[in-house]
Amino acid sequence: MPQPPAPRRTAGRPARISREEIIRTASRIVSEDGVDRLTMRRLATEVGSTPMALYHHVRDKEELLVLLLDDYADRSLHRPEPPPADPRERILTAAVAIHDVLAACPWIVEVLTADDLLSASALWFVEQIVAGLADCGLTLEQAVHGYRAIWYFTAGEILVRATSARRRATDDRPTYRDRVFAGLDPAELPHLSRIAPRWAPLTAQDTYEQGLRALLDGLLDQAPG
Amino acid sequence: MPQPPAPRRTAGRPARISREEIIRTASRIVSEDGVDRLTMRRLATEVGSTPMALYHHVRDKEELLVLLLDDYADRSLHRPEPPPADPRERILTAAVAIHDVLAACPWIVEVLTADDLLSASALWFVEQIVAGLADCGLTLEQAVHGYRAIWYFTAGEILVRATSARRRATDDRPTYRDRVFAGLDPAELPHLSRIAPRWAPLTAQDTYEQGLRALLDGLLDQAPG
DNA sequence: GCTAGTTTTCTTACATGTATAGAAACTTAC
DNA sequence: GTAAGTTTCTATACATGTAAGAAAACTAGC
Repeated sequence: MPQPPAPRRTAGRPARISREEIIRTASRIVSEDGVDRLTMRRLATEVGSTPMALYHHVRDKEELLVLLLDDYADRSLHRPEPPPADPRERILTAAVAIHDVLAACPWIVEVLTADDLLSASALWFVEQIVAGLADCGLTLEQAVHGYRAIWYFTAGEILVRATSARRRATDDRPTYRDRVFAGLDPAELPHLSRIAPRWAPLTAQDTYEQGLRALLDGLLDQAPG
Repeated sequence: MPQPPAPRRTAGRPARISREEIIRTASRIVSEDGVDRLTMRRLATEVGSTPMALYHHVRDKEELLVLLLDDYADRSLHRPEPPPADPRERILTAAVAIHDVLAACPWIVEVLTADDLLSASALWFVEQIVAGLADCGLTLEQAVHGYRAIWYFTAGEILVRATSARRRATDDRPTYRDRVFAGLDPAELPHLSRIAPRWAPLTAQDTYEQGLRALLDGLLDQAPG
């Protein structure tokens, strides 16, 4: 049983492709042809390798997409100059910035359920939100929970909205939702029945910032002072 | 060109399988062996048919999963008896009920991004929320937007949480998040660095209801009175 | 040089969702 | 009865993610 003697530099076959090259090429494919055209086979040929070789650099396709999103966020998120003086406005600005960048990312649905947002530049915005909540009188624990609430709200808004947009794009039939809302029983569901004709346009409105302000108001009420 | 003469009953080859039978069988497979074992081929053989025959009853596998979720929600959602007298409590009760049932559904991630929740029994809860918000003084439009904010928050919480739980279950390596939080720069991100050691347990806590109350407080502040 | 060990790459194979084309089984009109 | 039309089902085929294992290309120790 030979001892594995701590290799000083690099043992083994030298790598011909790198994670960075994979991400760079995948990013180009996505921006040129859309996320649907990003296949492991095509990516492999475009980096001059074979599909299975990619799997030594990314765990699976989902991890690749998360890395792509981080890369995208790093390039798209720009810090506000100067940051607002009021901590409440700093929080709102940071959350809206994250929201707008993610909502503009067409392949977001495949990825966003995967994990927190953790790119280097995104973390700065997280810091702004946590710090702003703390500056408003919340404890650090409360601030973390508050940030998570904002993140849940943001991710949910983006996902629900992106999915229904995609569904409309790939299907011109009336949606299941439309059919359900057309057949509501006014006796059982009076409010829904009354608003049913306006449900689609109402829920198509962008109310992210309005909801975010409400959530933030409620979170700040938790502060002792 | 023969006129298609309005068929009185049913023309064409009679169906051997029904949408109901498909959903029933799929539901059994999922409850017995998990959602990963639900394949169109297996489902087809278990209903005594072929894979492509299923596609005359459901558009694709995603729609099948949405139908499964609706079926599950219909069987799992129970109305509170009696409903709380206070409208604010009615809203909270309804939202928490939806949340808890969905969060307990293991295959939720595959489906929840698909659409609103529209099963018959779920709609009753939506009605409760919209009605409660209206009773608290919001206009009907504001109430719909308020419901949507609650839905975004709820869906986001469930999705983010379910995904990270699944990731922990299928992978024992330290997560990407752990590695990022271990290497934060205290000068750049002071609050995050300070809370980093406690980030994992803090974000593992169930704070759904707490966040929901904050959001609801903020939404009700929008009421004119 | 040679051997063992390590890391990366390549080959092959399989399970899966589903597109496509056409056959089968019915109803209606004649 | 036959023919046309309609709906459902079947057979075949393909693109995709990726598991399994062998092969390749290196380093370290002799």
